[in-house]
Amino acid sequence: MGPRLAFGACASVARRYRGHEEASMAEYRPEEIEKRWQSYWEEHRTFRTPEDRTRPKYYVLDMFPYPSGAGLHVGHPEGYTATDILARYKRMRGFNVLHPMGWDAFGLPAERAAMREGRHPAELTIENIDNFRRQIKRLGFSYDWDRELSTTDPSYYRWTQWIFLKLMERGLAYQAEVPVNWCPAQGTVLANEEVEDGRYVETGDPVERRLMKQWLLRIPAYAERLLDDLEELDWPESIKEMQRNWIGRSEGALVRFAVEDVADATIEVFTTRPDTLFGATYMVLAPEHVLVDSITTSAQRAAVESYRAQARNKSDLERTDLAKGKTGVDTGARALNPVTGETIPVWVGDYVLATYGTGAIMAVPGHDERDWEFARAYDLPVVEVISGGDVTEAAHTGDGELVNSGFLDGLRVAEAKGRIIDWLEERGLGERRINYRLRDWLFSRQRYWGEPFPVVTLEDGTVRPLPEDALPVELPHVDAYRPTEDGEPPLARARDWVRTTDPGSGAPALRETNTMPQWAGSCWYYLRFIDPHNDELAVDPELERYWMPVDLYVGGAEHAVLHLLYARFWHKVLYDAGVVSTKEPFRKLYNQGMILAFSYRDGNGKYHHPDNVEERDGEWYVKGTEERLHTQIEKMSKSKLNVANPDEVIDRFGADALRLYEMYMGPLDQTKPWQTDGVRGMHRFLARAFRLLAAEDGQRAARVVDTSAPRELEQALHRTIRKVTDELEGMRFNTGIAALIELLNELYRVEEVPVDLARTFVLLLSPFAPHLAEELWEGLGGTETLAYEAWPEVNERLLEEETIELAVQVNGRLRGTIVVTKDAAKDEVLAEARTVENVQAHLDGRTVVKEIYVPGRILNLIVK
RNA sequence: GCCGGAGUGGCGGAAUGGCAGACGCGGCGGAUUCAAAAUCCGCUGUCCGCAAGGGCUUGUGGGUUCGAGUCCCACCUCCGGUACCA
Repeated sequence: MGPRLAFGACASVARRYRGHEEASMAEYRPEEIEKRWQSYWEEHRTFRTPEDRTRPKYYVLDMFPYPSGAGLHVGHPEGYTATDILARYKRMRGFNVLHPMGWDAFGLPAERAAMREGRHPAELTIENIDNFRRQIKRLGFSYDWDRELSTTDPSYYRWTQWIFLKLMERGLAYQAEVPVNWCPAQGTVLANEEVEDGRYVETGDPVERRLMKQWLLRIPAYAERLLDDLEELDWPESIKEMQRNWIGRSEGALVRFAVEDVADATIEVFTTRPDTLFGATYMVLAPEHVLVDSITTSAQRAAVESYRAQARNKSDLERTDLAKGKTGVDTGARALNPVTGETIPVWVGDYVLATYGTGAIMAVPGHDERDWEFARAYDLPVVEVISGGDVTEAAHTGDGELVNSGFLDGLRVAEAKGRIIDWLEERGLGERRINYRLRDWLFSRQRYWGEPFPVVTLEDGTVRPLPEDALPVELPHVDAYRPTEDGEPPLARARDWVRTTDPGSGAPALRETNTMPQWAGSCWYYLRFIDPHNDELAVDPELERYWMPVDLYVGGAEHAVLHLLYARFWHKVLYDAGVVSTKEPFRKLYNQGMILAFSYRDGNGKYHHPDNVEERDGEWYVKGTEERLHTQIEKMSKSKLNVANPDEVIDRFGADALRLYEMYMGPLDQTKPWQTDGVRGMHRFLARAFRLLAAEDGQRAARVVDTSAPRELEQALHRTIRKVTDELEGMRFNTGIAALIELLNELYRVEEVPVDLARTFVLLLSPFAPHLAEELWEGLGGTETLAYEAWPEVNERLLEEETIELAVQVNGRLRGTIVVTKDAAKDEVLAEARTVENVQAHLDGRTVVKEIYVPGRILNLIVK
């Protein structure tokens, strides 16, 4: 909030210049300007990444998009604009900037479209990429298009396969029979996200669990490092926290319970509360637990079997969703509590997850809410072992003194934990254990449109990795993208491709018909951008050492866990393998907020297009009718008729206006609603800048003259340089733009715009609205692109000498303002303040008991 | 339930503990125009007042401070994530 300066603004000046403008009124035509400069940049290869490595580097990366058939929506350019602004700013600051774009193009939508249309997914993918590229280029982003890559390109996925071999070499990839979501109606396997309530979300077809041989990656082997290394990252705390929760480290103990009358049967449980072992009055196994069969008594077998069958047919979601009541069946088996020596019943219950811990628990109903609920339902005994609650009323999960616990009695929970673990370890009944929620990563998909696995299986079942020189294993052509009739993945249709020989021994072998998940390609693309055309290596080590890590990575928060965790995992494996030099790939992460939009719905729930509604007295109506509408802010979607399309916005207002609006809407990381009128405002600002500085003939406006700026104007300029620079560094683009608008408003108030000042303004504007800036720069005498011009420097001395309006308060209430220098002495300020009539009035007849003066901030006089 | 984040004009939003509402949108008035659009100038939180000026105002209630949108405590609402994790 600087002082408002008046540079002799008056109507007569405005009138005089209006006359002049009419004579050579320059009209802002973004479509011409933008086309022209986009061609210029392309022809001159303006944004090619520099080869030299003597300057500091800045690697700024967008999460590359999946090129969907729907094309770009206005959410995409939000993050892309932010990174582009920074890329342009950093170039002007003398950095070598790496700013690439590519395509995460494997994936299900293209495959499904291929099935529907009977075309090859590659063909559809190329079309979609072409469309995305066209749309992205229209926004004038300064990507180095020589480095464009697609995960679907064999020259790219060759190295994805190569990294898989590294994972195998290091024992991190293995095959196992695991349950998958099989949809018989679709004849395909579905991802977990596609299944809800046991049905395929798109068609409602039932989904069942099926055991299939899958590839898995041992990501938990890196759990500790993935957790610890989060500390050093400049990431949003919320994302770090989500990753911590996902990894789910918990400390506790593994405890072994012998089963009565069943030789060799030992039930292992993981517990974070070994201190409550004396209160373990029963046990529960997950329905899938391997011991269920062998320990169930014949009397209970039928009941247990039917319970297990029921559980099997429920999806994970259904099982966990039914939080209302817990169910289970007694197996009839009895286990021995290792510390009390008492026999306790062993139940089966689906509130115990097969996939967490050991798939079995010791139940301590007195001190665990879930166990308490189960015990209550089946009338199982509850024993209090921690005092401080009433276990007949509810589980007491807090701290307290141990009771009914033999040698632990009198201890607090923390001490008791240590003591009991020591006791268990001495007797070989258990041990200290750190458990992770993070599970092995299911890494295969029964799909066509993904990376083939670089392995073959010999007749005896041994799986052999292919040698490096056999890469890439390219996707074969198949006659259809459906699974085979007997449920094999689509690749099984390529019989001749599947039947091959082991390159090592020449023995007959079969290729893998699963493909990798979509996450694979995005796990390392940031490395390939560094050296995208290298045929010998995934990435040249010298280049890698120069460019890594990524200095800034911008994308949506929806990738908070999976993509970002998987990529970190691969990166650490590559680090161990000596392929990369940094422990972490992304130094700074930033999540752009979601862009929502207003939608309009009538009483029947039918949506109306924003072009077809109008506001009257604060209420919304269908245009020209009395039909009242309900408006709300929602995610953009076709069905809600509230999608903003970047192509249309650019057609109407230009790319620079769209870029500006995307940034001006609010803080980058916030969720915010789209309002097309806001784009109009930005267009207006750009047109004003154009009219002020440019003439119709492509030269500068007559009002721009070779003169030096008056002091106050010079100060206003440097204030703006300071502000815009600070806001860019802090990624506060909205307020940076506001500062530019303010400066332009000041310039409209003066008769003459000094040409040097105009040039500086254009440089400040250029990262935000590069097309217009280039056009103006040329008109102001520039002979080539301004992309590598030096960023304006602040003249600090000029700012220090600025005078400001200082607020004068009496008893904390504003009574006037005085104009003083920033660091004016107290005496001077006090004297000046007393001359203000309104201040005087409030001091009159009272005594000043305290004078609070904060230079440059405030003067507060306390009176009695 | 738990973990994040946010509540400020008609709307989007701005404010290192120091003039709340920058900037933009919208609205109102004026200039220009045959007219409209566009453009330019001005006004625009709210209440009282002819005015000068004053009161009130950042989800609610308390507190700290000369001074609180900002810090502390309690609560309410909304958004995002996550959930039988033993």
